Amino acid sequence: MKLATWNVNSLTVRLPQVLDWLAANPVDVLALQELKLTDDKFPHAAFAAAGYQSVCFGQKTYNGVALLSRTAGQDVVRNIPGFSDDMARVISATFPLASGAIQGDTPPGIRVVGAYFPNGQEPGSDKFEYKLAWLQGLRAWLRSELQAYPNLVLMGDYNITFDDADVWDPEGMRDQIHCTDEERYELNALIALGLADAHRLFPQAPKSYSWWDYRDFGFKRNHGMRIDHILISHALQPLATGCWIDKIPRKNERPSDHAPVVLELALNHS
DNA sequence: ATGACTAAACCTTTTAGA
Repeated sequence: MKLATWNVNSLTVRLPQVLDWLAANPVDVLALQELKLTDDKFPHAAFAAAGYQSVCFGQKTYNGVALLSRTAGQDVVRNIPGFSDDMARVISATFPLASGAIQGDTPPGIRVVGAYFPNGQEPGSDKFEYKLAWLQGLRAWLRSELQAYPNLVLMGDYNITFDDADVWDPEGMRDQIHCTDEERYELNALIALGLADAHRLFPQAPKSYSWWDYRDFGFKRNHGMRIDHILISHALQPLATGCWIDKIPRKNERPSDHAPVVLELALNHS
């Protein structure tokens, strides 16, 4: 079973690239962020023709998330229960597994949470305060979600780096957005709930990033940051067999500024 | 140089992203 996440920076612009990527990478579940379109404009038919069901949570101009999947997601939830938010940032669903795929799993299936974390713009700004409040809301909800769904994957654009290894210019980015102690505290608090950063469970090339600035030849110079993450619950950790960043789509004409991140699990999708 | 590039909308200029 493979799951992936990709911030596409406008699904309207990137739809052909998403379809091309799925054809070459037929993952079981793909979480998308920054759709930048309303639900009535979501291309369900184009994905269905490619063999994918889709659930979306969009809004005009900004944000917007979706889950594409081979089989229908169950118990779809939009945004963070218990945290009032007028931005479309989170969509969750359960994907069933073949019976007995995980010893004693109750309920059977994997809970997938796809999320577009707030950017925060600048430390100290109102948007930064909103980011911290959102992170606390996410954490409070995830604590109970993990109890209800021991097999859980939280993936998306976190807009936070774990540490200097995730940043091309750690000195230049010190205490800047995506790299502040406050943001990293919240990211580690998610880990402390019982999650692991799938990327670091496996050997990775140094200077592995998931986002590169469009400006100043950021991708060509590998001036990037690792801000797109896949966190997996402890129950899933023994089943993880690989996690990688696919830089190929970043080489496309008119690419998203983010690359997809893929997780492979030794599981059969039902 | 509060810049560079990309996208959307209040669209020839502003806002936001990261």
